[in-house]
Amino acid sequence: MNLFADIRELVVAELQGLMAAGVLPAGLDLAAVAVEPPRDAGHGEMATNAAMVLAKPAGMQPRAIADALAARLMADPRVAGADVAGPGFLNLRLEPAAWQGLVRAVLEQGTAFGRSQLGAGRKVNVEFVSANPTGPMHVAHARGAVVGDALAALLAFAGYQVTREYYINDGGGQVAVLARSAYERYREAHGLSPEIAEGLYPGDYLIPVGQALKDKYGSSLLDQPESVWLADVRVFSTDMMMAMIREDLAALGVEMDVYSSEKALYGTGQIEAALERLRKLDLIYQGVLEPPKGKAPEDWEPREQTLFRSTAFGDDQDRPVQKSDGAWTYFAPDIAYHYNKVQRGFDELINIFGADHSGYVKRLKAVVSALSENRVTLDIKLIQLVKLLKGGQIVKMSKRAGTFVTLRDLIEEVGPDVVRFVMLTRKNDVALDFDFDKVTEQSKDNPVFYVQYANARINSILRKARDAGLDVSDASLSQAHLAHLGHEAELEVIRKLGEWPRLVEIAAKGHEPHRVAFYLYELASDFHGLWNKGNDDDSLRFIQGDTAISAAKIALVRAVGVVICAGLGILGVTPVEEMR
RNA sequence: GCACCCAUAGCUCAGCUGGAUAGAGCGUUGCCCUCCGAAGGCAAAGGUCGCACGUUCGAAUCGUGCUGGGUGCGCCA
Repeated sequence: MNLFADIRELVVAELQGLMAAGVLPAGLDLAAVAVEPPRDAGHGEMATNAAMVLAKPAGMQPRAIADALAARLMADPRVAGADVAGPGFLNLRLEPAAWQGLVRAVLEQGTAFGRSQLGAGRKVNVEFVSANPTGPMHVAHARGAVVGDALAALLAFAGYQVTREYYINDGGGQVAVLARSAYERYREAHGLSPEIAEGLYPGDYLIPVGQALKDKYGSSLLDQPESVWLADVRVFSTDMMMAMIREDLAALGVEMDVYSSEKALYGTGQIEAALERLRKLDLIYQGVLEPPKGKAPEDWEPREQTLFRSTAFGDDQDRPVQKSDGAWTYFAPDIAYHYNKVQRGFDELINIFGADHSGYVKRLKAVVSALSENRVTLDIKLIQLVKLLKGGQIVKMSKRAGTFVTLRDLIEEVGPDVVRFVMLTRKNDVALDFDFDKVTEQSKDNPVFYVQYANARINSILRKARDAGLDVSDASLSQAHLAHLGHEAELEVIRKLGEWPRLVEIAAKGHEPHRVAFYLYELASDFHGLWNKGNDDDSLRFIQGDTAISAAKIALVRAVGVVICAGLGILGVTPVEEMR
């Protein structure tokens, strides 16, 4: 049940009635007509811009349209008032019964309340994390992991068919570096001193890999040339790294549907096939790039390479798919990978990337639209940095200094729920401060706590009500006489609940899961406010002498709890029953 | 040099894709506990939405040009 959508349908129907009656010219486009909560509560409960957006195409005064529309809307039993205001807004007030029915809908539908058919079953692929399989996940990956996972959940809630996918970069040079690093640990496991040369990965996490290599291969790889062991060790160690990354993801509550391998694309002809297709579109050619402007590298030599014509899509440079030695660049298998996603029948692709990949956006979008003949859209969400703060100090992270904070460290310190919620308290394209002191603080300043506290308080009230002899099952509460929820303060909270289905669609359309976190904070705030009004006005307390009245009020409390749980469910945060 | 992102209250940030008098939290000031959890709530003060043009009934939001900050820029991924 989406009351805003229902009322918009009503408005559209009445506008069509006005067209049929000849009051408005026929054939007006009603797509821009919106029904929204007004910014200022003083302007009624819902507002429509219909008169203003139609004034020009209809060649009429906004006022005249609004008056005619208002008269027709008033005939609907849900509408209690329709006033023309401002430049031509039509402000609507609904009968309390319409709002009260919303509480019943929440209790009947449970956490399915707010589900939408917006996606209409369209297939969406969300590719996220895709951390290189060369070490454990660290905080920078955590934000992308959380945003991707929450976005996937949000889209599923909004009626899309969602696939969560991880692209394993196991084809490039860095996994060879991993293999060489692991080999040194393998030597170490045999009591030899490892030679961790410049450029190798020094992390301790490779010591168990060396041990495992020893367990599997014994001493057979010792004193052998790289050509003998490299391929095997590379597979072995990337598998171990991926196992570790999967554990990290599981600790964060993220479960992928598909793991795709870059390496698996090599030697299958898929890269060649994708490039051939682009070549037919005249998007692949042999050429020589200009040297980068501004800085003139001394070692620049013009070389002929295989290039992708991304300048045709607004990029500032064509991009090489082959290195000067003929090997593929990272871009080539990525083209094949995205072609593969297109061929798997996805209608929309979403990639969650770190902000350092911003230069990569145009060429990838170009590839997807070219390879799908504009059928498939690719949206790339760039995730900005996370700045860690502890005791007011920035925690400097450096792999070399060994001071980088792993995802596991973070989860062990504050728990997965806090990590997930905090990572969603900013939109993706803004840098985020993760303050260890703040996120565990129990105050309104900490949104995680504040929302959890609302839920805990709701559970506390339900317990008290049960102790007072009330049947607090949803089945029973949904039968409560909700006309008792007539106080303005109560209706205000109900209106907030009414925004939930609308918010789900807005957030899903914009691929903006952070909106859910902000909504929950607002809902929690409204609820705490209502709770406190009971201190001044006894009639607003939830548990009353009259059982019927109590049941109605508890129904509202429970409905708020249901929506909070639904929202937290999308964010992947476990609702707490009790604060400790 | 070029591309992308960001700029909103003293601080940290929202702002529903162009709507009405721009909103929260922190901080400041003043109130509210015999009470369903005060781990809260109410109220006040605080703004040239970086700057300048433009688009239109209407701009924080769209366009162009600046300013400041971040990120990236062939043979890394």
